[in-house]
Amino acid sequence: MRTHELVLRQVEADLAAGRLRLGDRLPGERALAGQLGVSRPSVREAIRVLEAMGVVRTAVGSGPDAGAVIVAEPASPLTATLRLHLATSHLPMGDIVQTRVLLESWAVREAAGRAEPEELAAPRHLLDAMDDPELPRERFHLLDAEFHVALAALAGNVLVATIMASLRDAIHGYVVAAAADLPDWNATVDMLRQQHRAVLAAVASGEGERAAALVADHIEGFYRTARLA
Amino acid sequence: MRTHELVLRQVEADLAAGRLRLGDRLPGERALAGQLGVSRPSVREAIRVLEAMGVVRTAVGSGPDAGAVIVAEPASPLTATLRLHLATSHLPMGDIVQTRVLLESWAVREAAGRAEPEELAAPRHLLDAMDDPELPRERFHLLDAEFHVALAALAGNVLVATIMASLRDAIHGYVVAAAADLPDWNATVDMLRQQHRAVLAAVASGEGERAAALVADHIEGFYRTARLA
DNA sequence: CAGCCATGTGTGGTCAGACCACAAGGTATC
DNA sequence: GATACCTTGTGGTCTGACCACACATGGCTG
Repeated sequence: MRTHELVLRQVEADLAAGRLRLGDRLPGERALAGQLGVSRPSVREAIRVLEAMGVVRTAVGSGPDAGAVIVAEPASPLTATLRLHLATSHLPMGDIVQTRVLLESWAVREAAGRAEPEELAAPRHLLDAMDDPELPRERFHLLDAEFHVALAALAGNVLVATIMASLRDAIHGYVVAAAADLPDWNATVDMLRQQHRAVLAAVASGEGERAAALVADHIEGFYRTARLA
Repeated sequence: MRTHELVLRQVEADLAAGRLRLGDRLPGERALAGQLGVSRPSVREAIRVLEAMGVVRTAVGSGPDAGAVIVAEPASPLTATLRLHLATSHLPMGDIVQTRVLLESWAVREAAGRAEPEELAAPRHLLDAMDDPELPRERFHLLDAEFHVALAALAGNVLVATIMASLRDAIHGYVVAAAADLPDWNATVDMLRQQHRAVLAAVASGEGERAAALVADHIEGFYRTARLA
């Protein structure tokens, strides 16, 4: 067992036992090293891994926000991991698109049956913001991603929403690059806006199957148009 | 930008550009530090992160297997991340089970339509191995996990199979613990065996919907019996 | 000559100690 | 009373050293 893994194991045990909770601060690197009888570099390596997994956030300086704080950000590590493996070309874009379709279809079908009307306000505001004709493309894509994540969140499953957000983030760069080559951006945007509205309306009226079919068409259609999959 | 992030960015760029490929070795820590003009601890922190993301595997000693080698293991980092966030209780077990049901139902439905008969040999052999009445419980659980992953792999989507494997691994400890408390282990195992066979048979005969329903019942039933969700 | 064993060499793993940049909070000054 | 300064504690980085390990090489031994 390498030394930094020992530190990791200790922190994980503290988390599982409730000795460390969300918002708590880890002891300082020097203190932790002393407590566990290891050197500071080993502690630092462990903290880097925790940081990469979205379990802690580090900040320099003093005060309540400084140091290594326990957070819960499972999305960012998933994104980074997917992006890296996408870079190595061992994760086909087609599989990612297919997974998105599968997760989002399920999410809207589920959401149609359980989402309260007031929960629909968040995605609706995003759509309103996307109606702005002056919106830069980059901003449109970001709002688009947010809308899909908000939609997935309606299903009430943290894991699915997290995976969705990660998938969308990981391919964001590819989407922006591909969209730049589209022959008629304005027409594409109008179509996307209509499809978004249609999906949300189906969810609002409780038509789960219809919402699922619409969102699947929407996603597959875009990637086909952008020649990404 | 912290120093180790600079190293990470450099490696990612090399991966994306094809200068680093699967199986290649990173320069030694000292050499890499020299090339990038940073210190060895910074390089090490970056390598720890890459390792945590399943992009490299490190080994000491000499020879072709030593050093930091590029690998593609997206499953292990996902597993570790899920496990850690499960430990912080910010990822409900119910959501994981629900996600498994959703992914596996889709996978078997897909597999029923496309899997070649010879592809079914792998999961079938796992089921044969699980028929051994002398099998220790721990071993049974491992084979069970392998079977579900093999099933998911039949759908031909690397990402879905990877997520499935990670989910199963992340909760493996909880499953083993819960199964130890079951009132009648032998009856449970018999039921699981029958359900597995039924699912595989439905896939083999191309009955996608039936397979999906069976696998959903199988998973939900087990977690209900084990009082995990 | 064939096999074994000691040694060399390069690798990651670990450590100690030092210094820097930064941010908060107390303190002295105006 | 407000402001500027300084103390203090934090992570960030570097240097240099030593250890454990595993393969490669060579010589030694049978």
